[in-house]
Amino acid sequence: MRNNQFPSQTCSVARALEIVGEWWTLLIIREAFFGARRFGEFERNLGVAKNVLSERLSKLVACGVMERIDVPGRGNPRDYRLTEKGRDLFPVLVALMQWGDRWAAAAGPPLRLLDPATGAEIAPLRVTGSSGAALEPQELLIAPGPGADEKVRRRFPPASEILPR
Amino acid sequence: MRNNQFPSQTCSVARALEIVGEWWTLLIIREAFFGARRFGEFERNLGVAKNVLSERLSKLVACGVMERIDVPGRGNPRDYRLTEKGRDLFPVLVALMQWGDRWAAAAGPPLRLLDPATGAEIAPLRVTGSSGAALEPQELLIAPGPGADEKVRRRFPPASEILPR
DNA sequence: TTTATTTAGTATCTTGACGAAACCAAATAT
DNA sequence: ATATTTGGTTTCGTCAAGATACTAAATAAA
Repeated sequence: MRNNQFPSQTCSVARALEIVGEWWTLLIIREAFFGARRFGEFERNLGVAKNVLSERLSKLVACGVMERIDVPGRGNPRDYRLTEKGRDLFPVLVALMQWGDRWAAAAGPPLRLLDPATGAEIAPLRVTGSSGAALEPQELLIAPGPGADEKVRRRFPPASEILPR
Repeated sequence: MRNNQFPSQTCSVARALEIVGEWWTLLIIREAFFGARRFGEFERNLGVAKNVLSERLSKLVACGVMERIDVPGRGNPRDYRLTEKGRDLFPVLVALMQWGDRWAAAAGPPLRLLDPATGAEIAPLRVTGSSGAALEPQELLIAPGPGADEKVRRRFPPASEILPR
């Protein structure tokens, strides 16, 4: 997008993408999960231009996904660390990684995430109800929530009208 | 990104983002999950420019995430439908939506996804091992998979070296 | 105390993507 | 035959992305 973000979208997907949907941003966060902390580490591991990296890190710090911590040493070294808000993006990255593993990895998955207790790969993410049973996208009901605006309400009838009693 | 995509990244996250990481693309897919099928529906619901929408839909069809089906009617109407590859992106969207609900929805979630059996909201996505126990990002082991290249292998030691026996 | 080196950035510039608006073509309802 | 609807393509101006070169601050080394 340009100056304007996704304009007036009352949708958490759009809002999330306004924060982490820019080029490089999710890869920077991936690097952070893989242990990168320093500006130079992100730069080398990703091959991203310095100005872009600088701007993305600043934005991530500004919106609370990462925090910047000065550390002693030559130069003016800082650590960039994920905050709780940032660590909470882990399911997003795992979902993307699992999809890429399945649909864009002809030679097999480049990386595996292992449960340290068993050494086995983590389970595929599944959308489930509270019972734990998997739910298919087309069977879910979509209802307005407390943050819905008029436009959303017009589009999606409230749960009381669509749920069988 | 520019002409070049994320260059030479042997990583399923990067590969997934090359396909669905452009502006608007995930919102187009969100609309498809919400039931949109026609060019005009996507255009109206998203407020995206026609040329951008046209280009994104073409790319999605070209890479197998959506399919285009001519339908009878005035004009030259077509349906754009998610393929299995596209429907398999559902966890990605749910992960983004849940994160946005938690961290970017001051007035509460705009939309709720409900289990039709119970009327209750779907469960938060969790990264788990095969046992179903939740796993935190920092405790996971990262090991090269069959698709790893030399660069990845240098960076991440094989599981046999990091797993306790 | 001076110098060199490392880190983490800014400044500049070119290219190209984004978005608005206008235009167009095919199909069909009337 | 005509008008309307759908789904685009074309054109064009603007602004941001990205590569490269330059810079500032801190400190380790001499």
